[in-house]
Amino acid sequence: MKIKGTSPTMKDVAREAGVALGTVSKVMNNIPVGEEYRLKVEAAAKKLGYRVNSYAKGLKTNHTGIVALIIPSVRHPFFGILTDHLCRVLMKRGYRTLLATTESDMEMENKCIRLVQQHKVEGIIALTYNPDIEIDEDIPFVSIDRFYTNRVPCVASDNFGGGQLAAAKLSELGAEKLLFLRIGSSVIGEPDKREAGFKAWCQNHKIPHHVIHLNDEDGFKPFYDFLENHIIEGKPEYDGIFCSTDQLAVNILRVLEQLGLKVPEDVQIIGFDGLLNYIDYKPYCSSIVQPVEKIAETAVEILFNEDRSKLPALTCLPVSYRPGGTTGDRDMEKKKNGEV
Amino acid sequence: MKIKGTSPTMKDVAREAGVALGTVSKVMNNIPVGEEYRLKVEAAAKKLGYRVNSYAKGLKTNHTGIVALIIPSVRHPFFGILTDHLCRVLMKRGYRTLLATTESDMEMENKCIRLVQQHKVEGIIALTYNPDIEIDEDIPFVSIDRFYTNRVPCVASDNFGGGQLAAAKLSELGAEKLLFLRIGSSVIGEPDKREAGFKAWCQNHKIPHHVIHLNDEDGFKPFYDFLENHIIEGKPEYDGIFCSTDQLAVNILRVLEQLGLKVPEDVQIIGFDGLLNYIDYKPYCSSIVQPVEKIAETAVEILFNEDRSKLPALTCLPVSYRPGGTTGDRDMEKKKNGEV
DNA sequence: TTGTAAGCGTTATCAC
DNA sequence: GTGATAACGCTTACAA
Repeated sequence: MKIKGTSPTMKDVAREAGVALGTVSKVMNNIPVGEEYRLKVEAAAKKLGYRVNSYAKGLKTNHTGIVALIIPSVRHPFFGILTDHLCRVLMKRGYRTLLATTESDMEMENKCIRLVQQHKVEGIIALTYNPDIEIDEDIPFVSIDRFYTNRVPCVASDNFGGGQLAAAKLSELGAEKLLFLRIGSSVIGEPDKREAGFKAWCQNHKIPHHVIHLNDEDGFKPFYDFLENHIIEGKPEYDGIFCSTDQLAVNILRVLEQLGLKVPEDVQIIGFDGLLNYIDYKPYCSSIVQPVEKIAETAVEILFNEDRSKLPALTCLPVSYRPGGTTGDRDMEKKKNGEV
Repeated sequence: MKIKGTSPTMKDVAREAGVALGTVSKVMNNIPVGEEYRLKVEAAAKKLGYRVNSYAKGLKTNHTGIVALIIPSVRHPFFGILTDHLCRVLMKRGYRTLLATTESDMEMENKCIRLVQQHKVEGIIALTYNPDIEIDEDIPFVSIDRFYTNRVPCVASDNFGGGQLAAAKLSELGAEKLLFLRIGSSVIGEPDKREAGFKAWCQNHKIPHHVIHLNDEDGFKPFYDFLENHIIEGKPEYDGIFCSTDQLAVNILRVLEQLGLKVPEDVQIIGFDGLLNYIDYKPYCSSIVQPVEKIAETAVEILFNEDRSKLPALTCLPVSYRPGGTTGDRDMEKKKNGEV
């Protein structure tokens, strides 16, 4: 498939306007030029439907106006929202977004990076889980949620702080023994620190706590068994649960139901992400909210930072707590959501 | 911000390999060349970390390998999933996706179209609600969900058929008086036909029915009032509701709760879209399912169709019905979802 | 088969 | 201020 080569060029415009090629170029780039010339050129350009060929321009200037975004998918709401913000922020700065979805496949991730580099993008923002990613040193690169090396700036939520905050909140709301839960294959990125923050807070405050790593095969069984074995007089021994994601939290909610336990009366739960249900824009559960928009803005800002020699290796953005019905602070929640 | 001009060119590779420039070009494009030359060139290219500059290439060939996607956002799950599929299908065909989000702002839509055309994309796939969109005749264009003219091929779900299917299902499941509900500003795209299909089926089958158009200001009040005035002996007169989207359906569910009505015992509800909750991959409600993946595949196929003179102006893809707990067919639903 | 050279549409450097 | 002209990196006849 070829684009019909009929689009007018600067030469055409110059001929039409009866001026020199260079003059047209100047008009197009807002470089001062005699008023009468400018008008002639503008008229000719409009008449011919002229548009600058950004490939020719890019060839000359090495300025393409495109930034690549490499991300597992845009299906998952977190990625979708992040992509949305990034695309908007980039557009505002005069950049277009070249989107590449990888499904977290490492081979795909490297392939995409290679491809977009061919397209002479002016920067790459990537959310990958690839430990040995092939980065070209002389193209600006910002990683999200994944710290590689000091040479590649990384932007992430304050996952450690979020873990601490979750533990603190659960404790503040009356939970006495805390549980941390995560599921899935070993997380190698920043999100790992959620657990670390949680543990640290519990240890510092001498709060009894326990950690369970679920895996995809066994599912929630280990959790179910653990909780069942720790029920005293119909009440669960562990009455505050911090889940590494909202998704896990909501699934845990179902398990607790099966165990005949009430949330938040018997057990309080806090998740992580803070996404809202797209139907009614209500939280899925009480959660540590990631500042998605701020992440997007910061990533772009760092990408375009003038002085790339002195960039922060890791930028952690503050998270916040939002009640969402799975903790004891229901009034606060209703007030915040402005419910009837 | 400029890309460091250090990347090696074909000239560098040619010098390194001790061959002529043209030979390098041939190797890069898999044009037969003496084996020893090929090896020399490949070695030199690898050594220098050479990558073809697709801007120079594009300037020559007018083949950029980029397709633009213009879409309101990727935040909404329907758009996110659609974008995901499109990006994947395009990648499989060797194309990259230039993403532009418009928030359905008409000015933005036209601006984006202008911008991506500058980038010499080889095709545009757009989901817009802009009645007077500025399309360049000589760049392939496919519209999703919005029919413009016979010159612009449009891909959409069979919205009319979906409307019929919803009415038929509700009737089949025992509903005797049907209601159609939609909300928001006048829909100008294909989705309009959901209502038309619904009405047509009801008329053909002599089923009593009613239509309510809600608007954003009054919210669900008119619906609430209508239903309240049509309750006979504690049971709603209208016992089958077709909502133009799942989102509306779920919100209506809440309203019915307030009215003390049971779903699906007192009222059955069918929505439209068929999205799954990202948390547990379960349907939000019984729904007419849009074939999102098929839409993506078809759009790309049409975009790259060899003979663009004989393209279908409108391609309607078949929808299907899926129970989701808001209709009387619960057994079927459980079986389908493979629940415990 | 390999090498050479013209030119794709722009920008930028100069004389004018 | 304006207008030739030489790159930019690559493809592609065409000549060797």
